[in-house]
Amino acid sequence: MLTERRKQLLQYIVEEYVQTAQPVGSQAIVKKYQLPFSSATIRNEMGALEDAGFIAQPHTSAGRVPTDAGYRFYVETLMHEDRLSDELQQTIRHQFHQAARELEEWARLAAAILSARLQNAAVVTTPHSPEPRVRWVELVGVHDYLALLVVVLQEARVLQQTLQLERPFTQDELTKLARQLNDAIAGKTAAEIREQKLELTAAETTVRKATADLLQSADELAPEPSFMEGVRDLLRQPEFTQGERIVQLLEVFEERNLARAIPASVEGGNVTIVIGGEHPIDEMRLCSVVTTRYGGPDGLRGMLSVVGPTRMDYGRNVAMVRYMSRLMEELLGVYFA
Amino acid sequence: MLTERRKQLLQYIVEEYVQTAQPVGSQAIVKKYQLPFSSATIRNEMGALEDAGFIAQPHTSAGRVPTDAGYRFYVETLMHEDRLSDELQQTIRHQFHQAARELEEWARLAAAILSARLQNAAVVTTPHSPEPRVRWVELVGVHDYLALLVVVLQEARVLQQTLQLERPFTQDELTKLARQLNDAIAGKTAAEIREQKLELTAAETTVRKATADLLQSADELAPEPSFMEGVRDLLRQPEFTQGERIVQLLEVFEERNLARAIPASVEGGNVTIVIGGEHPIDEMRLCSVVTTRYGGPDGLRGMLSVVGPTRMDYGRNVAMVRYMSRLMEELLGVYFA
DNA sequence: TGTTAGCACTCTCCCTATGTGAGTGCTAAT
DNA sequence: ATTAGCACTCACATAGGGAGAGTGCTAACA
Repeated sequence: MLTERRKQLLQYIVEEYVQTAQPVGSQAIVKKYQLPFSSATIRNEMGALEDAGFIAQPHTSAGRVPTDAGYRFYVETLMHEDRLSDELQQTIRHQFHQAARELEEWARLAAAILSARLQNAAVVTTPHSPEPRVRWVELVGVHDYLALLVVVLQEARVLQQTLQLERPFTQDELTKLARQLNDAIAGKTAAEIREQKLELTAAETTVRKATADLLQSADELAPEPSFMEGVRDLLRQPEFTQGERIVQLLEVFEERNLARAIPASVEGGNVTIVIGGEHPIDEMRLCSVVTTRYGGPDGLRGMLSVVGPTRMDYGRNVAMVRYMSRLMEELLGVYFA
Repeated sequence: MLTERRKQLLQYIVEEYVQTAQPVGSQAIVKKYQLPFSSATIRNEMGALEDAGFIAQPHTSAGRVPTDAGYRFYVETLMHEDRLSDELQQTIRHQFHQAARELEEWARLAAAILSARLQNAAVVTTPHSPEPRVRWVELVGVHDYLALLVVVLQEARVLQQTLQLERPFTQDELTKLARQLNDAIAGKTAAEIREQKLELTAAETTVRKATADLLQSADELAPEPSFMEGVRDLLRQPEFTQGERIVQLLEVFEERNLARAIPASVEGGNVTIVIGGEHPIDEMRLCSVVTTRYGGPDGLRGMLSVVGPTRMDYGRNVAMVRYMSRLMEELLGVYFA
């Protein structure tokens, strides 16, 4: 266990390094924080912290830099979460009230605000259910042998897929077909639709199967809309300016591999932090991710996430992410009144 | 007008520089292409090309590099467009036939193929009409005061918007409302809907207006789905490795400012090339864009575009873009049979 | 025992020479 | 018109030499 003084020192080092992006030396600490010890004492203490694995030197005769373990200890025990000023809260609320009353719009706005305020990349997904239920089905003919299957989910999300028909259908036939189907599968999940044993025509069966497939693959093939903002802010950080690193990182973002980089199971209200090497993906070695889920009625869940260098202002990021998630939940409550 | 030899020389310089990314010197040219002249002669000729503004030296005592004007002259008169091997054509066709029969899927695939084959960034939009017509309207209740307006366009595209209601509506009422509206506005454009002078209830008017707005804003607020691939390939090019440049360029891509970077008016079948400083945006100074539009029935138009450094293989890119656009048109013809 | 002053040591960073090589422009001869 | 020859320029790589920041260690001190 660390002595009180060493904890204090670690906190100083983390916060100083977060601010300056420069390795921090013993003298600098003493001067800046007016410590009643000499730099030599601090050096001894630093040595202990280094032995404990919380800080490291980029090279001999350089100051100390927090390790991933150091950041981890910091966020677990040392960090104090910021409090958002009332003005800021008001400003953000205002931005949402000015936006269109759309789930996607809100998610996009949330990503934009997070990224702009924190100078880091942000990813936000619209809320969606793990087991979506059909609200409404419609069939619209494109031409004789091709129809568009439109499925509205209860969560106010619209899926679409084109459907190859076995014989020409008129729009009237399609509408009738959709109406019948609607009666049968409204309110059901993919699994429930599959289980149904009904007497159906060939066409009905085809559409029913397509609907179930579409429902199931909704989250795999065409993932919920997600909005990513401020990747450039992230790449502007000094730790990435070195040529190849920036491209590697971009690869993660472009492939939307972020899913793999963001922890899947975060429980309501909690904010999860993954730091540098803790990521399963090597490309994220230099990044930390702050994530939380937000929820609405009917098991609707969305995600808010901030991606920055490990040298990020954790207190600020956590506070902001937490506030935005509360706000989104609130808005969602109003939306689905 | 340039002499035949100077043209030849310019061609060599462009092609050599495209390959090596190094300024090309007089000796190198003579050796590589076994010219029956000495390097001194070439130097004289290079001097002439430089005076004409087609090539430049990064600094005295370096080889020559093509200027934007040099590339322009090259693509106008010197370039010979590649021919895609039959195998390659087959492979690509095969990839499309394996993909789902969806417009969006095709666009995504086209972007992926372009970017992978050309090692440059690619942007592809799904085909859409400049004046979309309503095919089908549906209203689905989310809760008492909120409904989802779903508009299917004739081009098999689905738009959605939530609608604030003035009083609670049952789903039956909404369905009836949608049916009436359908009869009135099916097949119409935004302008045509606005012109209609009908006797309508308040609710009908609200929905009609919302539909018209949605139709009109479809291309402004929520632009047609577009797929961007391979930004990382672009950023890997040696000309962008220098720190700040990469971020600047990324800014263009992230803001989707590409619209401004890509020429609006390209006529069918033609391939347009915009080179470096010809772009209206300064951040694109080091990039060239090869664009073509492809079209389907009913005035449907989509776009295919490749973005690379000015030092790109124009012959290859043009050939590839042209082939893909022909292929997309062909597929579209089948789709809308 | 914890703290501190002092000191030698280590490295990075920046500046300056200095040489090398690729490439040029010019001139005079062919 | 072409070319050999030559002086010149400039980026780049290499090495040397402070300067400065920071360290670890030792010995003295409260």
